[in-house]
Amino acid sequence: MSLSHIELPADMPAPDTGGCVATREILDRIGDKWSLYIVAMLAKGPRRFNELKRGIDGISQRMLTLTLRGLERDGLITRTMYPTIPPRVDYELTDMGRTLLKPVMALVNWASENQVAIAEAHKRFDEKPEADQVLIQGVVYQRR
Amino acid sequence: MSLSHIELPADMPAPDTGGCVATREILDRIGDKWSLYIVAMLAKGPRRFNELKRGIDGISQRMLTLTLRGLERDGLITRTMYPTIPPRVDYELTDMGRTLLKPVMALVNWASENQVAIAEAHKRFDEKPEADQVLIQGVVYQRR
DNA sequence: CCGTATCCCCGAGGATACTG
DNA sequence: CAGTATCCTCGGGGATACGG
Repeated sequence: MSLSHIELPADMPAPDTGGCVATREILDRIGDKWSLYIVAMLAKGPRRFNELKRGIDGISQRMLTLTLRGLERDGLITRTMYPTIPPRVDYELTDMGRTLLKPVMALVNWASENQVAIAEAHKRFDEKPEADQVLIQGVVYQRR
Repeated sequence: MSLSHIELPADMPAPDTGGCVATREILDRIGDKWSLYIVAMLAKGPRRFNELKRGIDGISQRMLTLTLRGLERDGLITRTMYPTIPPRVDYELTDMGRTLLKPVMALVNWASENQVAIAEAHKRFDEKPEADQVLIQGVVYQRR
């Protein structure tokens, strides 16, 4: 199974090569708990370590470090040390990191546009399991 | 911190409302281990349970069921039972499920286009920790 | 054929303490 | 200030067995 085999509306360009593994990797990155919050903050410009820590509610020092390393390893952000006292480290999106914002924003916008519909779907699914049945040729079949 | 506060290239529409929680939810969905593979298969049309199981390498019966329930709960797919013997169940993308394909494909395409650059970034990061230094006013500082 | 039910393992990630 | 190091918890997800 390959994600690059997705085909649909015809107006949708198929990925040229086997972007399957690559897609898995980038989804593991932006799908993780913190990366997107960091990217979102850095979208406004360079930020220092503790700036990010204060700006991202609930993140631990450990996870901030680890996530920043991951993003740096992927080439999405740069890390710049200023050997002052006290030390100062700036993180900044790379050009590639900035290009990622566009597809990410498409997803954010989709989520925003569909959140009501999704919430309603949840309600239907959770509140009415008795509605979980099919009517075939006049006969009701309940889902087990 | 809110994902909906991402601002950038100016040509990028900001999400109208607080799509932050919604984004978290949809990322948890498509970022999970199997949802995207299922969606990719269903993009080609309705599929039966064991069709999906055979088509998605490595998925367990348990995870296929759980992931399908999650997608159904989100209103992204429908489940249709045919009470024949043996039983038959079809899964199919909803209209909303199909609209999700567009932003997802944008991400897949981004991953495809940038996979080489990312692999190179990994190489640089992994092979040359000694390159992990800054040059400031002619002086080299090694990252500790 | 299409699932549930159980058991179990492993790793993501939190809490806390320490360091240059 | 900007990190490591260590310990520990919790739940995602695999393997297996059973059921309508």
